[in-house]
Amino acid sequence: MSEMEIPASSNNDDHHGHRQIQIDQSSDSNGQVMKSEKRKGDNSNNKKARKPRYAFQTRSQVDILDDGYRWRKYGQKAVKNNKFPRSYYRCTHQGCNVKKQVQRLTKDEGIVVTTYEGMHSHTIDKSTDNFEHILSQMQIYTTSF
DNA sequence: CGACTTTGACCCGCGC
DNA sequence: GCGCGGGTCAAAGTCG
Repeated sequence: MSEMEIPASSNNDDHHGHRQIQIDQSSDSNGQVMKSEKRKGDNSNNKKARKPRYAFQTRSQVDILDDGYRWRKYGQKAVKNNKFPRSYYRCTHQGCNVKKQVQRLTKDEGIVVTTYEGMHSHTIDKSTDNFEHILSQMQIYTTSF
């Protein structure tokens, strides 16, 4: 059951995460160098690169749902419709550019919406049993984009 | 020491 | 053409 997250599609569908190393270091025009990577993506030819997005609605008091992968928070912004801020997480793995964002419903603080972006192509180095346990108590809504 | 978190600042796209 | 919002990154700080 742990593989239910993979819709049998190209596991390497990291199109969105496909960061092309564009040496745009000059970038002095702008204060921020934005690193040497520039998100050029947008390959018109690659329209089949649909980034799968799965929305998980979980009923929990803590937004830190450990699904077995390691996540690194890279931002926190507040949404207009929600007085609660949304947290952006990213999978810290070599070659794994999976993104995840957690948002709480203003209406129901007890509801946490976790949206997964991308797919993991590596295995979990954590207790999967725990993950199954969490799945048992969470409602899952898969929305393929 | 390593890994992760937090906050601020920055960039891009789109709307008007 | 300019402004706003959303989204992302960077550095410093914290914790085990």
